[in-house]
Amino acid sequence: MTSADQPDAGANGGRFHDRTSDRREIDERYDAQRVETKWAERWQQDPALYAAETNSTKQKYYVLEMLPYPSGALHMGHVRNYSIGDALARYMWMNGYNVLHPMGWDSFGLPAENAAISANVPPRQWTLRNIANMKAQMNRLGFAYDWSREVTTCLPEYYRWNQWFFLKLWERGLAYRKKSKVNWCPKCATVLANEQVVNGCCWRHEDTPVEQRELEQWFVRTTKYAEELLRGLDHLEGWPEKVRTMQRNWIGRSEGTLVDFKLAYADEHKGFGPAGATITVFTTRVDTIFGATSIQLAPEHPIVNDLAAQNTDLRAKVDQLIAEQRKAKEAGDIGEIEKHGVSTGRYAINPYNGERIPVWVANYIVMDYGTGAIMSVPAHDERDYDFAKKYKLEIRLVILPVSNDPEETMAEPPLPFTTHNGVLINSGAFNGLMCDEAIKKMSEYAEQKGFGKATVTYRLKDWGISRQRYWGTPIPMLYCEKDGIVPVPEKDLPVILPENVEITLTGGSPLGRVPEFGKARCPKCGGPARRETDTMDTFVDSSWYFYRYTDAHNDRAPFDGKIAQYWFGDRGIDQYIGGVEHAILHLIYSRFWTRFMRDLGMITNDEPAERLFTQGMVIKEGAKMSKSLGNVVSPDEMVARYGADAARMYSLFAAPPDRDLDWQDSGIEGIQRFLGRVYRFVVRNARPSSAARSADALTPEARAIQRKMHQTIKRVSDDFQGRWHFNTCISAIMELVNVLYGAEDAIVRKAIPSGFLVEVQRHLVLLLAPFAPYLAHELWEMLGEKQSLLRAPWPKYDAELAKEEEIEIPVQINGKLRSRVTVPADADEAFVLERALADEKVKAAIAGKQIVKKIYVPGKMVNLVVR
RNA sequence: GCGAAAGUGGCGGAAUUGGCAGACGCACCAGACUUAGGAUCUGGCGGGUAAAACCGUGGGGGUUCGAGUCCCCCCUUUCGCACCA
Repeated sequence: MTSADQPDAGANGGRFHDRTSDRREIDERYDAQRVETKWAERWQQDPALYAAETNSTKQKYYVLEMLPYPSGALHMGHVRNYSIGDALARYMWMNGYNVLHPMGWDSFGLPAENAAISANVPPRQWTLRNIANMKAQMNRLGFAYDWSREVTTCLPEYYRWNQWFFLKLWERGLAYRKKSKVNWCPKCATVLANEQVVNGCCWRHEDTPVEQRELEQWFVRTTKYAEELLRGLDHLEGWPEKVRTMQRNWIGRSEGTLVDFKLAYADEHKGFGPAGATITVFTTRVDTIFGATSIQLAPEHPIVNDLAAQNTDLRAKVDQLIAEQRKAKEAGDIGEIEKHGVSTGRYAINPYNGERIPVWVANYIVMDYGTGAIMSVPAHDERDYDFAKKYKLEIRLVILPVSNDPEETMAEPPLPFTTHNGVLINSGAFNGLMCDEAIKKMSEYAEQKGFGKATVTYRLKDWGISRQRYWGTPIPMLYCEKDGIVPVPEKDLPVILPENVEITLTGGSPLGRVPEFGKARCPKCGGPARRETDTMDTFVDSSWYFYRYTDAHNDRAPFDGKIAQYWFGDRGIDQYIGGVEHAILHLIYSRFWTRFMRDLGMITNDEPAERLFTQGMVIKEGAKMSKSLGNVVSPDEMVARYGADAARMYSLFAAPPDRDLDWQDSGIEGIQRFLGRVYRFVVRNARPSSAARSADALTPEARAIQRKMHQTIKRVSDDFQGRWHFNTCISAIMELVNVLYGAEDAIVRKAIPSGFLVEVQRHLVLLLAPFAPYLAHELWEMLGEKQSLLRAPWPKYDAELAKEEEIEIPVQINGKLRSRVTVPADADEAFVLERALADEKVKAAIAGKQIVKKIYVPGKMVNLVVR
């Protein structure tokens, strides 16, 4: 049971029994609540405690955890995320760095509006209340944030700079307005970016299929940086490979060729409408174009619309295909629907050979990739092959495989034959070329003749940022009847989000129902203008917030470039930590934004963060924590029952931080016990008066502790530098404590010099400080230390002192463990082998056999091979 | 379908470069604490055996004096992408 539930154990300061034995027992019990609230109060009274230094000569270290959405309360995922960052920040402080460790609130977004609808609380009030609550939770958990730099994105002091950036985007042609098909979530009652659509559903409503709507929207030209965003990934060695791969796939670069096919008989049939008579296809395999036996169009292709305009039967069939695609997309299994299509009855001309091939519409062609039109080469593409089989279209072989075996070279391959390792046939002037060479030559040929060119396409699309919602940054644009789209002048920023707005999920943007907001004057002509009533996607807010931390109160610019330069340098945030769920969304937008700001001359780094760490999820009984499953572990409850240190430390101990963590209450009890053990040891052995810390003539018992201590320092330090397996370095500290308990007899008989005992305890506390700051501070004080633990130097590892004097060498016979011999640590091979051969068990095992080979791995093992 | 990660005791996990498999913790068992224990301390704890032998890192092969670790094939789970032309 926790001390919190035992009023007798702490409320009276632990002194209430007369009997000495009992009193000692009670005094040694660690009352986490008492100690933690005491220190939390002290820390609160010193706002400068965790402040980053300005004009520091120290080396900078910027450690950042992704800022939370103020949903109302922290969850265990937050605790884990921030415990990692906090341990790192504290470690870097102790290593003498000028650490920037800020926190803020990603506080625009839909949940605030939902709360307004369901609970009738204004979004601003709801949000600020949640922030206050979560900030209190963070303080109770003891996270070392520099609150003087707190960023709250829903306040005008921040979002005015979103608007400022938007104007800069507009000036540079990186923001534009266009009407297009957009993703619409009916539950959010707003448009979503492509990145916010998951399996055809809304990222916030996983079972709500996204609809397509034709709307006029603001877009940010992220595609301008597509190539750079892709190439930059190659240099992000400090990012998880998984994230880099996901971004590569998302950007989806594909090299190929555009080829124009003209509709045959276009004039006679008057068969072309607004979309023209040219079908441009995109192909990565132009080398197979002599094998193209049909053109396949996406059902939503503009030319299909034209053709269907005169053909009601075709129109009906095409609508059918569109409906199928939509259904499959909503079901999330586009790859699974059966391929089928419908002939348009028209033909197009292959510009390479003048051949007329039929034009079809097929349900496996999507409009939003490439040009929405392909040439179908059944012999050399799996999908085209299936399709051609089904509709009995011609299958024409134009590539023969090449092999090292000359006999095989000219054999007909099984179809479809899709590799590049081949040579062209039936391809006119290009016969005999190898595929890759042919792709190059044939692209050049198309360009010469003016019917095509080599090109690169991307899956990445421009970022649609308009949201038909209230609780977001107003887009600073005006519509004037005379001057058209006019930006709000910089001097008029911010465009303030009005309060007291009626919020509903129907009828378009809530701001559209606020007449005094919508009415404006055109800055050009002074005439009446209408204000944009959509707001920005909240991912705009989080795309640059970490720059604002460096200069959070600047009211003349988003931040001062010189200050940002100090913290970002050329490589960005030193360590960024967050969940992998942002691998695409936030992390691609902020990479874009960083390049945009670089090109504005505000910063010099290309990437926002040099190193990225993605921590695993916190789950319970193998399932994601959720209210519906009733398996949510509340941080407040954990803090109340076990203390903040225990909750934090357990979240680091239970699994390596990059893996999912299965939360077990019994596990955190183990950590609570451990912290109690540490406390008890120091309470029993702290002798603040024993100032002598020189390691004078240590007894063997003391020497053993010293060895273990230095080994522990190494293990903990190495993990901070390298792989961040805090679970193992916490284990190492536990081992050290176990060794100390094992030495209690020696301590009692004074076999451990008291000066050394103090030194050990100091080191133990220092090692614990990044993981359990409350306990560490309490013990630090108990040891009589005056210097702040926060800036106390991290213990130095001494390889000499860590060295074992004797080591145990396993002896294997034919690879099986048979015995062990103890030898001096510096023993040479001959000595170790001699000892091994003299060992009784070894002798018995090799009796009557011949030793064929003796293997000695220095310091590790002996293996004797016998026959 | 493509790509990535993972699979080790009853459980979470350790073994960083091919070198004693199971560190540390949980759970469990036993003992101590002149009473109690949801406190604490000590010890035990992969299977197997009286003790050994022996068997054990998803399965099957291989390389090696030696494989959880390297290679080949297969199975399972999780995640990401997916008619990408």
